[in-house]
Amino acid sequence: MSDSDGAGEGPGLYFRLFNEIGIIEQLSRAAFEARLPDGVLVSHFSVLNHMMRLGDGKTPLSLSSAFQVPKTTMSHTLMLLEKRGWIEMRPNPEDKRSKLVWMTEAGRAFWQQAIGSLGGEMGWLAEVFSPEEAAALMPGLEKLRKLLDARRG
Amino acid sequence: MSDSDGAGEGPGLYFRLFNEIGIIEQLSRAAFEARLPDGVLVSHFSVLNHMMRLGDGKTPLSLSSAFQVPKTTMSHTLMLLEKRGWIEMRPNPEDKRSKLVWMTEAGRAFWQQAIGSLGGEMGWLAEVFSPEEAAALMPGLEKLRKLLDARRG
DNA sequence: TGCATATAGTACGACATCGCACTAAATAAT
DNA sequence: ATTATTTAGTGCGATGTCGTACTATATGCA
Repeated sequence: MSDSDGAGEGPGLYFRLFNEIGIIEQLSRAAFEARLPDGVLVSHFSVLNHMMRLGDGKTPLSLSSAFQVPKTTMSHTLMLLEKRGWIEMRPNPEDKRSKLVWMTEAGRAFWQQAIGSLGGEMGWLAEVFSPEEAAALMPGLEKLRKLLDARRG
Repeated sequence: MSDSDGAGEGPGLYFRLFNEIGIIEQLSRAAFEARLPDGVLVSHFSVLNHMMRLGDGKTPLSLSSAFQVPKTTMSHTLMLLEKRGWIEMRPNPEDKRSKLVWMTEAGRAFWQQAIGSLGGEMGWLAEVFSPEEAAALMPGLEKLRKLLDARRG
């Protein structure tokens, strides 16, 4: 939870930075989820999107690492995705402890439809916040993310 | 939940932007909460911080609006803060439906101690991510936040 | 080979967040 | 003035996230 008031410098600068980031995360998540079918959260879609972009057949643990959430959280998300028939969990032939996550045809179809739906939101945003403005933020955010990630260990 | 992989442009640019923001929120929240006493969440501290900076004696609803969370969420947070003795809820003399939230001496003391503790985290960050870099991100993030906020209605 | 340790995944419980429904009080409409 | 509507706050249930503990398998080491 983050407030949206300003003011302050010095150490307060970093507070405000994380405040802004926190509130943007909150608002963007709500906006995205309003575009997704009922009961489908950004966390669900993000996993599908990850697999569509980088390929499926990964282990749950590698996914939890990619999203930097506890493995129990990823396990829960995958269970929901499997219930909806969007993914399949198959045994990992190389490690009997492990499983591999594969997208189903239904999952791919849902992803495509969701991308279209979310594209509407993106279109609106692009008109008031240009791709150049968005791109300008990326290097700083990536650096910040990598620093926090590295410290986490 | 957001992944941390890169690549892509066009509409994908905005996906990546919100991905980065989502993961930074996740990591920074975890880092902050590691610095707070057990069971104290950033959402709790943020409310105290808000009142210290902008004054107390506000209504729960105005706080929920400032943080843009549902009023039930703010109600829950305030209940916890009151249980810890950091705030007091008094009746609003101007509106018998309403209450006003005041910080206690214990609340102010806790805030001061927490600020010191969080300052340590900030100090580390400032050495690898300069105030100039942080400041450079602010205008874009503020604009993005305001746009999302305005659209929300 | 045999044992200690590390790793993948799950079960379970704690809790924060949120939506919906409800009560009480204020405000608007007639 | 009376009634309808809006607003402030709470109660309650659903669910996502996360920490701890556990099982099964894999790996390191003697």
